[in-house]
Amino acid sequence: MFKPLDPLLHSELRLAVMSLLVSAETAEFPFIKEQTGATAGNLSVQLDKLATAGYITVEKTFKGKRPCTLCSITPEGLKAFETYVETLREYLNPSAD
Amino acid sequence: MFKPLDPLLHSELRLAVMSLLVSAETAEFPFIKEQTGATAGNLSVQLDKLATAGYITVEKTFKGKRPCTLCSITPEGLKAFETYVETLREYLNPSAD
DNA sequence: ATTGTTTGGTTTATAAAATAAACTACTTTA
DNA sequence: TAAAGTAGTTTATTTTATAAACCAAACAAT
Repeated sequence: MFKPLDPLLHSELRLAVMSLLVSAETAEFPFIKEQTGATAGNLSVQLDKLATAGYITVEKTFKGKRPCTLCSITPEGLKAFETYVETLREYLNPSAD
Repeated sequence: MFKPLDPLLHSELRLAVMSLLVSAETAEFPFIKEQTGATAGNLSVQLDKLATAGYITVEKTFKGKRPCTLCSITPEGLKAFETYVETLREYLNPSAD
């Protein structure tokens, strides 16, 4: 009855990251950190997991002399996000099943 | 920007349980077990957590000679569920914020 | 009547995940 | 050049989820 929820997306911080990236094209590490309220360490770990899964790409560039980490969602990531949302709706909307 | 998600509800199994109870008045342990596909041990633990939080009541009765564990959602549980759903929508629907 | 099997769970142990604390490296400012 | 800020990573700790092992009563068969 209840389809399993993608465990990679069923995490507050990773879901927030994906949510940002869905509507942002690309986003810098500090921006994501600020928007989500996450600590740098936690964010670093969770971005790694999303990148390892192929849901996002993490590109290390420079902005002048300073390092700049750019994140963006991949097509697979977008698909996974949409699937997750669809699956979750069955949990959230118990009347309509 | 992202409001925190109630950690008690942001769990696949506990959310499924709450989803069932929202539309069920009461439900027996074996029914919940079957509907969610959970193991008895896991379900027992998660029901305890929901009960300790006051989100559900767990009543131990008998059905003839056999024990029968009845669960139902409390008003606070229903409110928490609704709040969770509202909060989550902001993560799921990035365009409309 | 005692032996095995099913039902209905709980308790405990293990695996996985989230999170924070500590650390690295480089840059800018005083 | 010393201190402080930026941009992160690595590692350690805590929490959580999950499964495995267990318990007790009831029923079923021998």
